[in-house]
Amino acid sequence: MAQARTTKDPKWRRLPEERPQQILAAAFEEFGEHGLAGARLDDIARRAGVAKGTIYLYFPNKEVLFKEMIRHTVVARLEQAELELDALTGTAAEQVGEYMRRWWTYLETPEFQTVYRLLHGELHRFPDLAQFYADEVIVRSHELVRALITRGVERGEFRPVDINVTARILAGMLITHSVWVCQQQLFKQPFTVRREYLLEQLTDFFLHALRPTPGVANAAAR
Amino acid sequence: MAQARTTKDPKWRRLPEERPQQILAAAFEEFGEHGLAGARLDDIARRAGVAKGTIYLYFPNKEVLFKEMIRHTVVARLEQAELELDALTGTAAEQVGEYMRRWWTYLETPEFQTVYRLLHGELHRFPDLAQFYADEVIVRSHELVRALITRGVERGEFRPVDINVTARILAGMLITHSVWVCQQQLFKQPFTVRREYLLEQLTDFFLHALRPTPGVANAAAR
Amino acid sequence: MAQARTTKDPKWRRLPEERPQQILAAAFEEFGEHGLAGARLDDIARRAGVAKGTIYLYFPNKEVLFKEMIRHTVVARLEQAELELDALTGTAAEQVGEYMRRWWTYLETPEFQTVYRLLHGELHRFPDLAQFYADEVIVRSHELVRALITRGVERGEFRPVDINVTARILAGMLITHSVWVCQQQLFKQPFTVRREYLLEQLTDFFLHALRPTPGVANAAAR
Amino acid sequence: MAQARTTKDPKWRRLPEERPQQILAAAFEEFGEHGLAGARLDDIARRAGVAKGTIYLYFPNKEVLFKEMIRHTVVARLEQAELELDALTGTAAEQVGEYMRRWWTYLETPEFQTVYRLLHGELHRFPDLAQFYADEVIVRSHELVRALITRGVERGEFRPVDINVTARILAGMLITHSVWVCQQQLFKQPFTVRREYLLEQLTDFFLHALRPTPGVANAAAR
DNA sequence: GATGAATGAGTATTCATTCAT
DNA sequence: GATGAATGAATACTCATTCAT
Repeated sequence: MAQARTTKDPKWRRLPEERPQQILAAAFEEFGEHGLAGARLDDIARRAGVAKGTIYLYFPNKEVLFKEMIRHTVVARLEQAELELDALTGTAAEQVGEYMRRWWTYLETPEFQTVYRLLHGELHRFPDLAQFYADEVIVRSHELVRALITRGVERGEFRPVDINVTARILAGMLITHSVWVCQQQLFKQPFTVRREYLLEQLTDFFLHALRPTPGVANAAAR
Repeated sequence: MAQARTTKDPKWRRLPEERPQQILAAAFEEFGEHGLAGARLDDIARRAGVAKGTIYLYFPNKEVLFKEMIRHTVVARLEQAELELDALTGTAAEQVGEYMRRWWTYLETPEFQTVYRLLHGELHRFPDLAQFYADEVIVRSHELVRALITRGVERGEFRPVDINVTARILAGMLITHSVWVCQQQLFKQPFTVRREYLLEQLTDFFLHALRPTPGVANAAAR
Repeated sequence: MAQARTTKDPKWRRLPEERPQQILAAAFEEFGEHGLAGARLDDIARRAGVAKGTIYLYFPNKEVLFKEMIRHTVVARLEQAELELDALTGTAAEQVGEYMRRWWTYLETPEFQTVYRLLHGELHRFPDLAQFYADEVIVRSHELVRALITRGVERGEFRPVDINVTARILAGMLITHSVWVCQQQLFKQPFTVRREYLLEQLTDFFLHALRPTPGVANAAAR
Repeated sequence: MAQARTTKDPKWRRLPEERPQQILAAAFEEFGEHGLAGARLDDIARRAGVAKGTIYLYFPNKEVLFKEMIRHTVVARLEQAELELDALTGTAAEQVGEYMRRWWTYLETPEFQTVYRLLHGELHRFPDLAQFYADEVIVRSHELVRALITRGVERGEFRPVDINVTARILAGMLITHSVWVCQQQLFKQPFTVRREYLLEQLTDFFLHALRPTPGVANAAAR
């Protein structure tokens, strides 16, 4: 994540641009563990291996550090994720299956889980963060899903549905269940399910819901 | 929690048992607005119309007050909710539709929305709260949904599915989308949907996914 | 300590004059255990078996309660002690021995030990208490000792000494060592001595110090 | 406690190690005046000329500050005291006289008076402090006195006595009377004595008690 | 740039005291 | 008299933020 660059100066110097990265990484861990209010800058500094004051050279205060950490984490992941999502092939159903598998992999990462938890906990106090998240994460992936479903409907593979709502449903399904799976230590007992099995079932469920209704001509989706 | 004590005196006196209620209500508001760490006992006391010290007559500390507030809110709602859910009639599909409509109504309340947000924000720090929530809310409603789907499958209305997974899907769908609808001020733009329309679409989606597969004999589920 | 008196009223009533006694006794225990600042009126009330407010019917505030408790404890003991000290017989040395034995017995009581500790801890904040203690305890016992030693000197049993200083020495010796013996759990190791043996040694030491100097005529003490 | 750290920089900077000293000195004053519970950290900070939070950079809480203050005061004094006590010459009686004079000087200091008061007031709540005091102060000085008396008995200057008890008596005598002299403003009236005169009398009394009994051969003490 | 000692506003918690019943 | 619920001033302790070095 922190990229080493060679300087002309023969004397080795800690590269300035490493600092923010270290701090953001430490902030991710501490905020993730203790929340916005509960995390202490002292701990973040110690974890980042810098002095407390150094944080203030890069971030004006704790709140901004929090927001930047969210942004940074989200953006880093998104860049990686989009690269992986470009070339989907096969039938619409196969593409949906592949899409779900890939997003599921992302959703399972601690990065996503933590960001999701923090975001929903603090969101209503930071409308700008919410907007950022909506724009960068939700809209983007929404677009992708819309395209996928639209193609399936056009090809007659899927019954005509409300694209927007269906995209929401798909996203919601993936997010909710990945969160639940990752919290298995919390939601125990009758809910323990293997992740692979659950994903398979979710895919099956989703595709079943999109099966064309027998005997109904497939008109273009609204 | 607040135990009604018999007063020998017929004259009215400020009932001790209304204090905890006032405090819990105020705590709900303040914790809901500022989170566990962000809420100030001063504000809770002021909002409850009592002195700061009074809180400590009923709750040993902030953390316990938080937990009790969650419990109280959840329990109060559950009692009300279960009464409303008893007599469902009609086809399995109609029962599912009715069930979804009723839970949706509950899920839209500020009580649920706030509890859900707080719970997911602080859960990993309070395993006992998580367990309580799992036992009281999740298991209970899970049972109800299981019964509903099982009946539908037995009657041949629904295709055979994994009951546990399907119950999870239904719960997840309702919760996620009700949360998203309630955060419309946050997740704006392409996602604004009328709640009634969304619920109708969700129900439709869910029932479609359960349609028997044409030409496949309906064996008993799992 | 609390004396039951029969009332003409056939209905039994908790005698009002019991209250202060109960409270003072409870105060003794709590102050003794936690000090003036550390003791809580809540605990004193609970131990006395009365409500918190009841204390304020008899004592205007915590500080006064503390002082009254000291006074009460000291006075109660003094009355008892003086009765026991009246008729001493035998040689001056025998009388001194007997006197020391009796005071030693008093000094060993928890009442004295506690009062002494509290008194020295808080004394410089309560000059009036100090004065009370000086007048009631120190002066009184000082007089007694003075009389004892004076008689011994007059009879030629003791060498002429400064009566005041010698009385101080006797009192100091008894007090210090009884306190130390009672704190054996604190000052351990090379200092553990059986109380009887120590008292015997102290008496021996004191009487040795008063032996007439050989070949010196015994003039009247200053 | 405060560890001297080497500063590479020759320029003067506010030495970190003077902070604890300032705080301990202020703590001594405030605790001495108001006791452990009564002293306020605010006042200690103000008196030390530092901010409230600074105290917590060096001491984790009030109780530890109290204990450290006692330790620091005692240790500082002991180091000074032991230097002064090394070379005693002359007869055993002269040595005892000199020893008493020197300890008396120490016992009169506010440092000792305050520590003694606090210690006896709070001791039963801090067994570790009691042990520290017993080890560092009592055992040390006890050893010295034992040596003094043993020598006197061996030389035949003193009658054979129980060394341990006699050492206790000497220590007790000095402590008690020095405390009483220093509280003359409290124990007034018949007890006002000049300190020099009292010390002289105490010495005389002690040496008289150790005079060999006429006609009794001086066997070795226990 | 980097440090970390110092700051002091902010907050949870306690507890002596009051007073309606 | 007696109660004990309610009060709110007082105080230990925390931690984001600053700034001299």
